[in-house]
Amino acid sequence: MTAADWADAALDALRDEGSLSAIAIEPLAARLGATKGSFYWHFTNRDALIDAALAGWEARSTRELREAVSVGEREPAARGRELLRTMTGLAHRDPTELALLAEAGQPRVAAVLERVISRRLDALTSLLRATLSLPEEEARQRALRAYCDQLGRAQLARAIPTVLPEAARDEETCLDSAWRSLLGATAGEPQP
Amino acid sequence: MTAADWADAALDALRDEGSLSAIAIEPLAARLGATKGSFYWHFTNRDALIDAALAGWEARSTRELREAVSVGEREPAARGRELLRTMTGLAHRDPTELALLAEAGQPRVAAVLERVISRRLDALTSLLRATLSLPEEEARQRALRAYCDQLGRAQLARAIPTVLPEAARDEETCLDSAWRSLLGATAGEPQP
DNA sequence: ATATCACCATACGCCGCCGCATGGTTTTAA
DNA sequence: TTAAAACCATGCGGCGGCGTATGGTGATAT
Repeated sequence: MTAADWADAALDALRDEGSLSAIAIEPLAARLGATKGSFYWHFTNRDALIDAALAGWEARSTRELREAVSVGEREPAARGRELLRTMTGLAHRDPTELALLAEAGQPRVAAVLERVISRRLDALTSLLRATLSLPEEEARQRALRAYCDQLGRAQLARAIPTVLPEAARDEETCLDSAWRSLLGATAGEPQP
Repeated sequence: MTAADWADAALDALRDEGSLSAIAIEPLAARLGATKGSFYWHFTNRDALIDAALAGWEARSTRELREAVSVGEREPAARGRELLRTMTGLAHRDPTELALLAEAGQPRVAAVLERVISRRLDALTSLLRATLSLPEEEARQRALRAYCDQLGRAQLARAIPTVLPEAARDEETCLDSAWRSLLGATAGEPQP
């Protein structure tokens, strides 16, 4: 039983329950088959556990972004889609991110999200500049729009799936649409 | 001291604290200068209060949407912008909506949001059909995209304002941009 | 004038969680 | 082999919140 185990369990609870209040020592101890005595050996208090969990999540997100960027893919469009998938697909696949966003009132959470999201937007912006030779500002605007769109979609898809038509719930469809709109298309038919 | 007072206070707490757990009888009683005795006279339990607060919010949102739609404005663009402002500006101005979205794990919350958001998307879709003579599907897609974009923006603006450039934090700028993108523009310069 | 009703105050028991204190057990090291 | 260190179990006190019981007002009706 190590500190990392506790942090992982905390992240699991956050993902499953969708709220920071799910990170509570006694329930976690039960889930882990451990006791509070163990916990308070590895951490000074509950806040320290939350910090550790947040740090773990930030490290994972950062690594995944780095991997997506450094993929040795020739086709720029493929790289773009891969980056977009990593940035936004996380929200679609992994509730943790939405849970954190919901808890962003907490300054610690906000700080982590701020770093992670900034890095993502920077990456997408620079890829757009390189791929489409867009000027900085235009690239940033498009990146931001695409990201916000995907963020809102993920939120709706998770919270109130019924307001989304069938197609809009599929991640690949969303990615297609997002990437096309990044390229400057307006929203039309699928283009092979 | 009436039941509506309690429900309003509950909504205030939800807005200020940003979480359903802020709707707690004892703190509310303190805030109102009342006591739990009063509360349990008007409501059977805490859940009933939450239901009342949600119903109040839904009624308000529905009314505001109806007013925005029935505005006797000749210019269709103005009506569109007004509708958009009502739909999304709420998220910008009033944290309540984002708090609810964050709490949509709760089925009651999800049900309310589902109704409110469906109505908004329907309204925007039909306005787009009427104004731009778009086919149903295309109109729905555009409406959904604009709404998700604004939703994500509102979320970011509230949770992590620093990732947004200055301009993207201004509601009017966002509305301009959203409306233009609804019309089919790609994201370019302001057009008078 | 008194009985009833709407309405509010106070006090209590309960539960879930935090944090600490204390004592036990296993591992490491000399 | 024994002392220290790392690690874990258990129990307690406290806090904040829920729900209830019970008693107290003032108004209204008869």
